[in-house]
Amino acid sequence: MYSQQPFPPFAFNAGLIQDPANCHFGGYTGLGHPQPFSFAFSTLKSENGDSGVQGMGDCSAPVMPWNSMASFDHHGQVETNQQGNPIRAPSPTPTLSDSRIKVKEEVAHETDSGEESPEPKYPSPPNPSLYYPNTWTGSPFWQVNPTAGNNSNSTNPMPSQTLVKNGSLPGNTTYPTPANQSPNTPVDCVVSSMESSRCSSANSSNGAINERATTIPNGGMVDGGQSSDNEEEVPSESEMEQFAKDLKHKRVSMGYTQADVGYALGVLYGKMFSQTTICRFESLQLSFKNMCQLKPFLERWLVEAENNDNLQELINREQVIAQTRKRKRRTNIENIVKGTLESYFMKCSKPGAQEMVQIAKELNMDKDVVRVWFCNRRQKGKRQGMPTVDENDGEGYDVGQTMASPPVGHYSLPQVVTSQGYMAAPLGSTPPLYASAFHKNELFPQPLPHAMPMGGHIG
DNA sequence: GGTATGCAAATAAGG
DNA sequence: ACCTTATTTGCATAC
Repeated sequence: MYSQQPFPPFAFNAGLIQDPANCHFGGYTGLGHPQPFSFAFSTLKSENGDSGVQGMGDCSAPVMPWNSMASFDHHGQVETNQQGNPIRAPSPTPTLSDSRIKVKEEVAHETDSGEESPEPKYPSPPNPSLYYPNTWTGSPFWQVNPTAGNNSNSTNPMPSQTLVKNGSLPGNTTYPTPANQSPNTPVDCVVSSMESSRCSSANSSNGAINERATTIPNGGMVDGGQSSDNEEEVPSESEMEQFAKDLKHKRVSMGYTQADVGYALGVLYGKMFSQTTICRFESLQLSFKNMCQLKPFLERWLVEAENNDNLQELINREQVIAQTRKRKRRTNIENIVKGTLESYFMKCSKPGAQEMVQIAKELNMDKDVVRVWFCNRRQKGKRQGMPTVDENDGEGYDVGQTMASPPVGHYSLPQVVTSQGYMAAPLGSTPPLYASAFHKNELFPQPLPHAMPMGGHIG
């Protein structure tokens, strides 16, 4: 249901069942620092990154997408190249046939239905030459209970202890193919929960069989494949995994950073991505569908980068930022403002349009930002199973009254610390429905201005 | 300084 | 126009 909602506790092979109540292996500990993941698989620390750590940590999980190996390489399982840069280690290839099927459907819909979205989410890279040999024939690496949504418990293999041992592989940068690996290599989806969105589109799919091949725009061959066709199948997970490895390897070899790649995509295709996104692509931490969407651009980038020594010169970052960013810049809402919003939320989780406008005005925010904030806040509340005050909707909601609380923009000690660690300004006598530890920087709220695009760039 | 991760803002899609 | 739900994406920051 909620893809970012915590999954049910995991039952690891070893019989360990993660008790949500003990979710403090990582993630936020209240001290503001993600703590190392440490239990039986101590070295997994971050290999699991989103998956294990986060999921275990705060039960807000991560992103363990379609690929159970996602992010395993980050710390323990790192191969390095000549420059000492980490190269992703080989991993067994989990295969999720149904995720592919679903992706096929979805991508097909997006591509051949010609959804005349005036502004396609992913513009096709120029000169697409398609190549996705679809040779997937494997069986799922881990069992996904088709009826239980994501992440079945008992069938999820344990994280591989063998994989995390040395943190390195024999010294070159060739990657064993999945075929070279033991099918039993138990690595896996220590996925966790809340952020499973990055996993969900793949894992949650089930059943619907649709083997129809679909076309994905592609930037051309990477790695000497034989492309002749303009039609291309959705890549298999192993292909995707391999591509991610190749991408990372080649990128590092050529001396580009993840950020460089993200910017370059903006230059080449008018669609810029953050370092984070590139990082997640490389570590397979995006949903399979998302990976499929980004892959063509990255393939194209690879071709460009390999053929153009001066690629970087083409990139004027500021220009790129100014010209290619379509997604609204993420707004940075000051903690104190979040606290105030939180206070409003406590009184009424679903303010009406007028109230929304009023709040926006009071907080000097864009109305849409306020609206989205409430949407996301409600969503978060549901994910966390927190009670809301819907019953108060519209009633007893008085912006004027709430504004009687310390005016935003004044320095003041926190009155209420919410689950987010935001300081919720006191609103009348309504107590918060929940409160928890605050985060590190919240004791001394910053003055407003309250909300502005992060990074200070113009969106 | 580059990369990985937590959290949540923004967006998509379907009511 | 706005909701819910699912998903994508990126800022801030830890590593």
